Amino acid sequence: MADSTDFVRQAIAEDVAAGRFGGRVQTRFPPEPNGYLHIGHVKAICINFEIAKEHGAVCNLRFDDTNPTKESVEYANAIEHDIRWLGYDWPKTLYASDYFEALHGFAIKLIKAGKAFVDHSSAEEISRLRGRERGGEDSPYRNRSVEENLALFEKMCAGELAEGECVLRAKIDMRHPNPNLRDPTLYRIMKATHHRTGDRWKVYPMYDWAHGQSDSLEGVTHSLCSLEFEDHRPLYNWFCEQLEIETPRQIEFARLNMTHCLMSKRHLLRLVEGGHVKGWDDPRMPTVAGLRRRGYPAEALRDFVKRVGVAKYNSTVDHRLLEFVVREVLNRTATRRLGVLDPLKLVVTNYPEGEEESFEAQDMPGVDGTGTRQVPFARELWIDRDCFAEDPPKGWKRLAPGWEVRLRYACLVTCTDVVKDASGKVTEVHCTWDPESRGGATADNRKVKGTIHWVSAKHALDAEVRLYDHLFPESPDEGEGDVLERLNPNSLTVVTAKVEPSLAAAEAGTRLQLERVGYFAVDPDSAPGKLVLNRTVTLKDGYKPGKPPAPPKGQGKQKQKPKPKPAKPAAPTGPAAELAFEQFAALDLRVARVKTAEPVEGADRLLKIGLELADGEQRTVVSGIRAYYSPEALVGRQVVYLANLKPRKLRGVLSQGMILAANGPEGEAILLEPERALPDGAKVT
RNA sequence: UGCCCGGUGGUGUAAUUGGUAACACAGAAGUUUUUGGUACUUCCAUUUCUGGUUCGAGUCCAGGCCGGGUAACCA
Repeated sequence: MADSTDFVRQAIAEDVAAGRFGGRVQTRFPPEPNGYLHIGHVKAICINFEIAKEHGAVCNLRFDDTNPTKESVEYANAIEHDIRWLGYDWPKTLYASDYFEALHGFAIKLIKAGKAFVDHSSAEEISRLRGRERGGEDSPYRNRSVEENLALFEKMCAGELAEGECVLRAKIDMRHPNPNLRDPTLYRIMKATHHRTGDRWKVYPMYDWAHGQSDSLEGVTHSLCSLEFEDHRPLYNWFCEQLEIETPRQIEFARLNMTHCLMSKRHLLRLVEGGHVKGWDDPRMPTVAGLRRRGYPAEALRDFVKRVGVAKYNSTVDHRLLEFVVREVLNRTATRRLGVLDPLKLVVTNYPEGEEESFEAQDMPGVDGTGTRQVPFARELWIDRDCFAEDPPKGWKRLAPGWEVRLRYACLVTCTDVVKDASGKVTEVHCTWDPESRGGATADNRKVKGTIHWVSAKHALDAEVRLYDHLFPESPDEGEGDVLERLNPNSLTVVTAKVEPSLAAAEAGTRLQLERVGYFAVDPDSAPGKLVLNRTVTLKDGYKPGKPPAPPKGQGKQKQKPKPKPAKPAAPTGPAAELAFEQFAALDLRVARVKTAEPVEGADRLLKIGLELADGEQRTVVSGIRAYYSPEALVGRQVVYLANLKPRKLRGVLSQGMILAANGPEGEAILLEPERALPDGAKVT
């Protein structure tokens, strides 16, 4: 998997190999500072920064700040912070507004070349004249003289004309099949204060007019963007060509979609403004700020993007892939602690009242050289309510009346009694402990039903724990009406948990695992004496309550198998498969003798087989029959060998042709053998 | 509707550019385990359809079907 790359990387590698752009590579991430970054942006960020890194090249952050009415420094600062948090850095923050002067010069150049004009048509009129499916019509102002256009444009720039009075347009082709080339607008009059250039400009460039030239001016070689800009590429190229500046190569890829997620700025804004979440950094939000607060490590986000890949197909990634990468990072980085979310009192009846001791617990069990801590133990403990069952189902591996379980890191306890309230709800579980089992193991090494987590009632800390669920169903866009009607009303549950005292001084941002429960991050709302945890993600749960523990195997719906495969040739699905009889003549089939056979490293289905055809030369063939034939059973045997195949590499081994085999009734491969006794090297017909 | 772009398992990406459909996630089964976690093993695909070219097609050609983008004085 390491040796295949996506189409963007391939295209760039080809350009480098061809010496295009002088063999240079430079990318950029060009957000508009009008909102917060979300997981979809993370994809674009990683692609641009990682590709640059792979080529030892620069990737700049450049703000596409061409519309002062929508943009602000607050957004810009948040964006910079998020990208740095993701682990990327860049030499200098750039702005499209840095190029306003240059763009102005470019416009004059275009006007002088007769390729731009000032249009006094209204927005509606321009839209109408642009036409729909068929081509449009020329604007009545299209044939103004260069001098008049120049004068008018200077008036626009000087603020002498009113907003909306006119625009500067390129003069391309109103009948062009691509509507983007039907005299696109370059500048509109906007008397707004820009967050960087102040009141210097009364006109602001449109995206198309600013983007390509900005790329070109700062030396970008590959302008990577999302699919919806595909139709803009001809315009991007046209501008650079007309202005006689280097034309960077724009390559488009699909943006990220994820199940249970709404990614558009508009919807995210509605969630915030409608009070459906607590803010842009609400841990349920797919924003970088939200994911960070939730406890998702930056490393996991980067890995996620790597695993998602880059393509042009409009896909939707399963949210569970994100959870997987988060768990993977957290599993090896988050220290373990004990805590219960739904406390149920457990009394160790044979433990002396008022006494206490402590047990050593590992911070990273299974990892040598990591720390330990002491966890206090006493007569009264808290366990999680779902670790006890009065009437345990089959396969239950936790506590139940009469059962013995291990308290993690502590000892073995046996349930002797249950206390209930008037409604029948269990309020206390009584156990006895085995003092010989201190540390969790006994001399007789007896097996117990399972291991559960606990915390000493007297020593436990209260913690506010926020449990999160998806904001939306799997496919929020499917269904009638407003998507907000599909908001999950239970996306946030707050509980008061009991956690071990070592968490008292945990700092905001700390990530930990509550053993057997999940991964958590200390929320910035925490204060001394007030611990607030966000559940980042649950542990993968192998326990399926609904499932019978020992499913009657064999039949059932899972294997709608016994569909007999047609006995078509297996291993070489190519040439020998279903050939007309006479076509056999074209195949160079030979009898060959196996001289050597050995497994191919790193491929558990492949064998590397050395063949001899009596011509003194040895041929090597790689065949996927390892599951059915041992190397020993093959050596010395005659096989049918297809000699006139183009050699190809399999797992790093050059395979010269293939050995013929057929599918057996179970789908296994059966090697074909010459029917009659033939000498090695003989042609099979 | 015009133009543009796509279509490989439940999901996402591969396939040395025409030569065993691979990797990961999810799901299922099992082994190990002081976390029902981790680790490990196994299973899970008529490559959208129909024709064509070819010894050989996921890959090339033609047509169909389906999906997405776009038609701003937004980016």
